[in-house]
Amino acid sequence: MTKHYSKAVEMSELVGSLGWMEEDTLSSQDEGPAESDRYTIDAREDGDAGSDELDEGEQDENEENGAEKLPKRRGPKKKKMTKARVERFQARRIKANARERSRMHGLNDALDNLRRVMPCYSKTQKLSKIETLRLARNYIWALSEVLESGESPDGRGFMEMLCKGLSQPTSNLVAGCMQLGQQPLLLDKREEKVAPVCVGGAIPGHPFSYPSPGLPSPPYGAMDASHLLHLKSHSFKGLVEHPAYEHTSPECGGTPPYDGPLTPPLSVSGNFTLKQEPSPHEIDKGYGSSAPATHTAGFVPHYVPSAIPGLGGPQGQNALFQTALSRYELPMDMTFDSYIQHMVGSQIGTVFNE
DNA sequence: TAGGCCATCTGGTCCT
DNA sequence: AGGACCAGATGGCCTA
Repeated sequence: MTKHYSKAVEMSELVGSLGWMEEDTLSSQDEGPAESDRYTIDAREDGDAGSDELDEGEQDENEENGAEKLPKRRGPKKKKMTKARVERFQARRIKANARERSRMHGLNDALDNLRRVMPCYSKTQKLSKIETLRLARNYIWALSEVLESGESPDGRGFMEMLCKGLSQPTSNLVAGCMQLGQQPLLLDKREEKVAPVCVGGAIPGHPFSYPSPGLPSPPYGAMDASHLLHLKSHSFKGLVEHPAYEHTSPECGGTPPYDGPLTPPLSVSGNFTLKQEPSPHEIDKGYGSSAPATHTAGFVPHYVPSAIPGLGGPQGQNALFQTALSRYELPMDMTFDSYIQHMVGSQIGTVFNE
């Protein structure tokens, strides 16, 4: 149960106990909908068709205060809110609130599922609702373009399509995923035979791609083509059903079946952070080290370094980072931030900083 | 502290 | 009548 939820229930009960539908308590409420709104329900419930001359709040006040200076209202007298009617209304309202809550939870779950199949997904760096929808739109658009052209996408162009209309932080996040998410499974030598759709992974010929098979992924940030696998049975068949996309290929770095959290946390500023332990809240929701319950067939989540045998934990991540520095002949004392800046910062910045 | 994002409550409308 | 859906209002949390 969320904090919000419990608080809401508490508030709901509080409002109920206040009995704000009672006429003599209406003017004392200083929160919630405008009083006129509250009376709208009242009037409808009472079938009070002749109550439009005055604001009903005023009417009640007038009646109660015996305001004889104002003309008496015409039309049928408003029905008294009996205790039974108040309770009926409250019960109905509480039920409706619960339904609405669960409806919104369902909507959020669906949105979460959508986040999981986006090109970049992070539990700790969740895209906002609007950004998720925008990215989804762009993603569909970009994939459609790939399908129509039948050519392997240009990395930068693809990224630009993905980031169209996104906020700067989200663009940075996507760019980070695209550039740092090199997966060994995409580096199989066989990729030379068929141009793969390297969405988020190595883009052949792309200047920022990680070129050599067997090179471990950069320590943090993962984005693979697994999110394309669910298209296998559809029009993407020819492109995606390439052996290079076998996600458990041992010769591709021995990436094991998914057994951990999804894409590691990425900071919106492009400075990648260390993987963190799942929060108690996340554990509660099944976000721990095991595969989430919402795992659906056909969708293979992103791998993280910790999922690679022998390379789990901060030490393994550090080892990967050291390997990357060595591979690119960079100073071994280079900080991770500098590394990111070196690899993507300046180039990506020129693309997205307008 | 302002602004963004979010969850919730609420009343209105439409549909079954 | 009751449920689903929607949009406005509100307040909390977080971050720049």
